[in-house]
Amino acid sequence: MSDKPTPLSGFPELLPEHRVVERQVIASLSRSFELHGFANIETRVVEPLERLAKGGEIDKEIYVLQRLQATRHGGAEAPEPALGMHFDLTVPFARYVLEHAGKLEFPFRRFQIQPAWRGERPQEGRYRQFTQADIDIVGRDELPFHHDVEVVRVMVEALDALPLPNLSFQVNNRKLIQGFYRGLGIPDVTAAIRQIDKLDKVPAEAVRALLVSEAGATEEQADRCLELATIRVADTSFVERVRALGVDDELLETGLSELAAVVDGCREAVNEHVRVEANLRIARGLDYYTGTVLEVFMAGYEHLKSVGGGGRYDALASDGRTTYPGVGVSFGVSRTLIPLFSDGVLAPGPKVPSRVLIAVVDEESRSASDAIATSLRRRGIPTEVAASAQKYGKQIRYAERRGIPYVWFPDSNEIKDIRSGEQQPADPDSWTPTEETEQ
RNA sequence: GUGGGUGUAGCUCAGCUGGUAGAGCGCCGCGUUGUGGUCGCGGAUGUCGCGGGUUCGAGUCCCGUCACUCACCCCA
Repeated sequence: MSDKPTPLSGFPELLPEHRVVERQVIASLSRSFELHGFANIETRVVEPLERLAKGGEIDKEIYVLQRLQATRHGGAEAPEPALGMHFDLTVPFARYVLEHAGKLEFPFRRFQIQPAWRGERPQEGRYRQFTQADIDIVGRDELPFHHDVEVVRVMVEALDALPLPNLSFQVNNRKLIQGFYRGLGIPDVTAAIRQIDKLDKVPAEAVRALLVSEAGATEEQADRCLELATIRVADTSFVERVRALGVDDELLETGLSELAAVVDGCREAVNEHVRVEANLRIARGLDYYTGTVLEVFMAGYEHLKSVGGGGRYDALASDGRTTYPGVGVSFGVSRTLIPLFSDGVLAPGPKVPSRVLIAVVDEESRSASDAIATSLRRRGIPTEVAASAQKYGKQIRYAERRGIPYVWFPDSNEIKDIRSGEQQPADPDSWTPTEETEQ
C-alpha cells in the first residue's frame, strides 16, 4: 500500500461542491443575523482548561492542547497553564463577555459561526469537529424577557431562509415546569425534570416509576407530570390545558405567559417550512437554563436528535459583582448539512466557481483566449481558460465535468450554453451570463 | 468509554464447504480525424486494511492489530 492517508473519523472534510453550499449557508445565516443587528465575533480556539472542565460529563471529551516539548520533559519544566479546545461556543462567549465587558454595549447581541471540538464517538450527524452557528443576547444585571421572543424569531427566520427540509422549534419554559412541579408538591423538582427528560428513550410507564422512586412523587403526582409532558401544540391553547390540570403556582403562571409570548411572538415568522410549537416535555438536561428552553428538529432526521437548541440562562456569566443574563439559540451547521449531503437531499453546487471556460485553439493563440478571459473577469464574471488545446469536444467535456455552464470559442467568438446547447455570437466587452437563480 | 458489524478496482459491491480476482458505475480510446451529453466497439486499473499462524495452496480458516461504521452514553 502507498502512503495514502486514511480518513480520520469524526473530522469531516467537504469536497469543493459541498463546501460551496456550506459557505452559502453560512453567508445566508450571517445576513439574517446582521439584518437583526447581531454583530459577529470570533473567539480563540482554546480556553484555560479549568474554565472548560466544570466536573460534568463533557470533561472527558475535551481536547487538550499542549506543546510537544512540554510532554517530553515530563513536567520538569515550569508548567504551562493547560489549554482545552472549546466544546461549544457558549463557554468561550461567556468568558469573552466578562473579559471585554468594559468595551461592549449592553444588551450585547452577537453571532458566532465557528467549529467546536468534542472527543466523543463519531456517528452520523455527530462529529469530533463540527461547525455551529450561535446567536445570543446578553444583558448587564438584567435582560428583559422580550429578548427571548426575539432570539427565537431571528433563528426561525434565519433557518427559514435555508434550503433545508421542514424544521420544528419545540419550545418550553423551565419556570413552567418547575412551577408546576412545585405547585403539585413534588419533593425533588430537579430530579423530576431529569426523569421527564428521558421520555423519548424510556417508556412512559418507566418514567412514571422513576418519578416516584427518584423524585419522591406520589402515583397521582407522577400521572400529572406525564399529562403535562404530553401537551404539544402550535398555538397558545396549552395555557388552558395546563390550567385544567388544576395546579396553582406563581412561577407556573410566569412560565405560562412567557411560553405563550414566545409562541405568539413567532406567529408572523412561522410557515409550512419552519414551525414553532409549545412542547411541555422539552427540558434540556440539567443545564444552566432558567426560563425559555427549546430544541430544533428536522423532518426526516429526528434520529439526529436536535439540530439546534438553546434557551435563557439568568447567569450566563458573572464576575462576582455583576451578573450577565443571556438568551441564545444555536444551530448545528455540520450536523445538519453533512447528513443531507450524503443522502443527496441537499444538491451539491458546482465543483468550480468559473461561469465561463474560454476554449484554447492552440498553444500559440492561448494569449488571445487569456485576453477574452481578462475582459470577462474585469466585469466580475469568474472565468477560466482551458488547461490544454484539446479537441473542442474534450474542452466542452472539461467544462461539463466541472459544472461550468458556458464555453467560449475564441476563433468564432461564439459562446455556448452547454446546458441548453444554444450557441451564439458574443462580445467579450458586453456579454453577460443570463441570471439564473441557483439553488 | 461499552457492545455489535465491516475492510476486495476511483465508487457501490459479488466472490459457495480454501485452488491463484469479478460485476455495475466511473475512467481512457475509437466510431464522430476541433462542438460534449445518447449509442456501439475496445481498453486500463488491485501488495483482497496490516502483521502473524494453519495448509501443498488463504480474499476465503485462526490469532493479533489498525481503520471505518452502527448502537449505548451525551449532545450541535
